[in-house]
Amino acid sequence: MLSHKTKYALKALLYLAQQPENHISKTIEISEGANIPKKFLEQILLDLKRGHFVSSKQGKFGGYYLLKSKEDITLAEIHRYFDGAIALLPCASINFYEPCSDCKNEADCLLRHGLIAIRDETLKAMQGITIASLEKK
Amino acid sequence: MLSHKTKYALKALLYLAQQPENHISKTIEISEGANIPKKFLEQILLDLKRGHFVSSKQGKFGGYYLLKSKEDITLAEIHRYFDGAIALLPCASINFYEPCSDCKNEADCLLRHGLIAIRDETLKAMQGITIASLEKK
DNA sequence: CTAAACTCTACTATTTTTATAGAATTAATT
DNA sequence: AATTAATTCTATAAAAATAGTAGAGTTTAG
Repeated sequence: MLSHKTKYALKALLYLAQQPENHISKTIEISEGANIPKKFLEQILLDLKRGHFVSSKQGKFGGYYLLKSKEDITLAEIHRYFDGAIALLPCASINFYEPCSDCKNEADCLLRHGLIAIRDETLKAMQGITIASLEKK
Repeated sequence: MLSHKTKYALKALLYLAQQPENHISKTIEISEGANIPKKFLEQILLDLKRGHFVSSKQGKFGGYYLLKSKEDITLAEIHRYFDGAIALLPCASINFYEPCSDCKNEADCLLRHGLIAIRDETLKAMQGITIASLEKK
């Protein structure tokens, strides 16, 4: 499951994607437009900025806008950025690999291969979902 | 990601599946064989029993054994039983549906359709993984 | 200089997860 | 009937993650 944070991040990105070209959105507008708690959203937007998904203008009349194009922001990326691994166990993860502490011998682990297969399918599906593709439904 | 509980459940089921026909396994054997904390495993085996995945014999020389055949226990089922929804949000879930509290109008939610597509693919993949299929890798 | 916005650090409350403890019950054997 | 070895049940607790909130600081336009 997605955390609220990831859900809110996706909703915020969608909101920004739907604004006119060169438009700058204030946090309060995104908060009200997408129904996200304002103070929580502030943190999330800063995170999105650190991840180079959005950029901001400070000071009066400042706000946020998409940095990456909406065609290039995938669900897979956002999930990894906020919630981490897409695989069901760290030992089956590409970007967040860690061996299981209870695994006697990873090469003999019967679970791992199945989970890698799931990961491959899920990842492919999640890479196919972009902010732009979500808009078109 | 899977919780430790779900991972341990899968490992315990795999352990049971690998025993000879009509064999009964004590908790301590499963615990040591699959490297799962014994007291935690007790709870998990009771859960698996309540879910009719395994059955048990009480008293001396008692223990656990598979109730469902290993071909009929899927990753999807075990995930749902222990960790709940396979979908990334409750609003996209079949078995654990709940509306999002922050969703103004579910029909207009741009996220939901994408997440349903992911769910369909993930579910199909997870239904294809059984305890028996895991054994054969 | 002031207003309005983002930025940053810290904190807190709640929930979930990951177990552990110990008593009760059941069943086979002696 | 007593003993032993196993499951079963209830309660508890420590740790981690989640979901926020508070408030001061910084930046910029006018």
